[in-house]
Amino acid sequence: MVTIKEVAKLAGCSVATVSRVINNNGYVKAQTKTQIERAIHELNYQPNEAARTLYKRKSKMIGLLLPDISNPFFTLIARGVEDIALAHGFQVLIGNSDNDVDKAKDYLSTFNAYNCVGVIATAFADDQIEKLLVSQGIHYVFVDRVKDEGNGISMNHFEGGQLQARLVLEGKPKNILILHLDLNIEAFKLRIDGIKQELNNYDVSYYDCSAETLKNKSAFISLVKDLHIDSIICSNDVLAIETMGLIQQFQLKVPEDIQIVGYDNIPFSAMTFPQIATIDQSAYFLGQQAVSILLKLNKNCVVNQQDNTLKLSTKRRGSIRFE
Amino acid sequence: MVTIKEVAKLAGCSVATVSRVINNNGYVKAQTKTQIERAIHELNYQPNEAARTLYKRKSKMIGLLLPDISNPFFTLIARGVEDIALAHGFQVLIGNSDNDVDKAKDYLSTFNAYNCVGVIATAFADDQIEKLLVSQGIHYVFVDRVKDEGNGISMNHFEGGQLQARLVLEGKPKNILILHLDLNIEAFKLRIDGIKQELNNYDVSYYDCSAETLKNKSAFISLVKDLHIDSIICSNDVLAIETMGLIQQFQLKVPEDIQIVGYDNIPFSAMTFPQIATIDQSAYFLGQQAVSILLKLNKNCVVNQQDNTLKLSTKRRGSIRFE
DNA sequence: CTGAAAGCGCTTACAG
DNA sequence: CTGAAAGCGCTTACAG
Repeated sequence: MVTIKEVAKLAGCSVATVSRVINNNGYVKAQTKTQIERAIHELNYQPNEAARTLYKRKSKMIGLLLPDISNPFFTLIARGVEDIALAHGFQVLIGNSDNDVDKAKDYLSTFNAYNCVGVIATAFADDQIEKLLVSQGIHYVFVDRVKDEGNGISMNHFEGGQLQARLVLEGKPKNILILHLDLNIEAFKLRIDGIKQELNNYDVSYYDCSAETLKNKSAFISLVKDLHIDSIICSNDVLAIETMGLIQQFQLKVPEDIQIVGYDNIPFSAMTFPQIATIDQSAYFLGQQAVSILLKLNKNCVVNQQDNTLKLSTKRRGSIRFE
Repeated sequence: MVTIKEVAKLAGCSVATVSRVINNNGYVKAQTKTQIERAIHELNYQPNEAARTLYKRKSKMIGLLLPDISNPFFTLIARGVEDIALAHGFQVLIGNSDNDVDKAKDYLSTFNAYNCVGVIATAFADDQIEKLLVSQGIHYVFVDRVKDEGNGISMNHFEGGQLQARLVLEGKPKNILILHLDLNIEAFKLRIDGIKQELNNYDVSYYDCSAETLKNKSAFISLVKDLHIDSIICSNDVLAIETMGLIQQFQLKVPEDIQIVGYDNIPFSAMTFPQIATIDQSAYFLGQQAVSILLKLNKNCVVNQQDNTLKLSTKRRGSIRFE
């Protein structure tokens, strides 16, 4: 490994001067600078980030903690984070929490041990995580912050649920099934609240059941038939796609017999037939935004509140019976 | 930030002794050890990885360079890498190359600057990348190594192509369309070679065209109709899903009118209706395997050749007209 | 079994 | 404009 010492030797100057040109700070005579640059190039020198980090007590890494990168919604966030981090010269250290608080804590400690500039994560129901972050003085941005307080990008899941409900309402539903994932995750819980509040304004029946039900395919289909379900609202697109595949497999037509609504607008939701109607959260943008906020926090800049709320948009697509 | 010095002070010993108990090497009296452990716990001390890295000239990070984590196939690899890395106490630094050699080089340099133990990447057509890695003495594992030489997990794309061809042959095809992604990527090229070699044994016609064609939907459908296409073989599952959605949108039946075969066996390929017949490459396992090999290389262990070839398996599913 | 000291490769006051 | 020196927080010979 080539070190700054060797560069200094070749350029005939001190390491301090080399450091000055690398970091482009302090005065350096033009000629000296040229010599140093030549030496750097000749030796193919690259500064050791560990040494820099040690001195500065901050690396140029961002810790990214997501529940599971396998879900395309989180993948999109990751990609957004990655791209904008790269543009600012930052690297991304990644972790999957699987919604496990202990795993999350471990990753957070590790990110800290590596002197990350900060952490981008999904909000946890359990506020231990946030306390840990605050107590350690780690900068953080929660990408799906629900409340107004604290740093993070807030997404209005309640409103998102209402939008989902309105989408199925266009298709004149009678019996609606709300198919949900883990309700300990506040986002899912809030969406259901929004759905129900909206549905209560109309003369429709609704039922809810856990996605676990899908595991027994025929039992699920029986349930759907017994309840005369004509519309299904899902916690996210992955679940919606899975549900639609299952329904079609049992010869039911989407949207004629049953309409389906998802959430997230992952790319695959637009590739199925019919396409899945959904609520867009602009995940990629969310990831990008999170990095911007984190970087601002790091410079002690004021974070503009209006940048911090993500707008939702409705994607009307073939899986619903709209006019 | 709590340092080893503070721990030593509280425990009433030297930093050397604290270091010994942290790293669990060298003799330490049981009583001293207990005191140190108590101090560590009390102060909630965690070693600074930057300092360790600087001394050891190696961090506990693995650089992972994939074309694009948005493709679920790569996401699965990433998840496999992540999980097994975590189990061994390693972290993952991630990068998306978008198949751009310059971007790849930049990431590789950065991974090196952070003193990563090694790099896991997809093989590049351009051998500059490998040369760079070798010249810098960086350990690496290519996860889709084609040839026998070099470190990496080899996948037989040619054979995979043959398997794809056999899958459509079960459905008595007459006119087959091979829909491919960038042929500069050797994996795709080899699969096509495999497909063609297999098809040549039978009395069928085949055509190939780039996935770009899909962009103009109606032009694509016209092409399909004009050529009387009854089977489509795609470079990967994402493309297969997209193609199937498009075909269905134009009232064509899968598999009755047109059968479709993908590649990768991403989770979504089993969620559509009909499910996409495909070739499984066990991406998650691939990621895990890559980490194992990298860690072995790092200990100068001999890497067992038989661990390095990934077996393919055929997934017969509803998108083909098998009996 | 333990500690003092050197050193990993940088950056930044400080002095000139 | 430039250099000598201190120091970031660790680990590991070395000496005892």
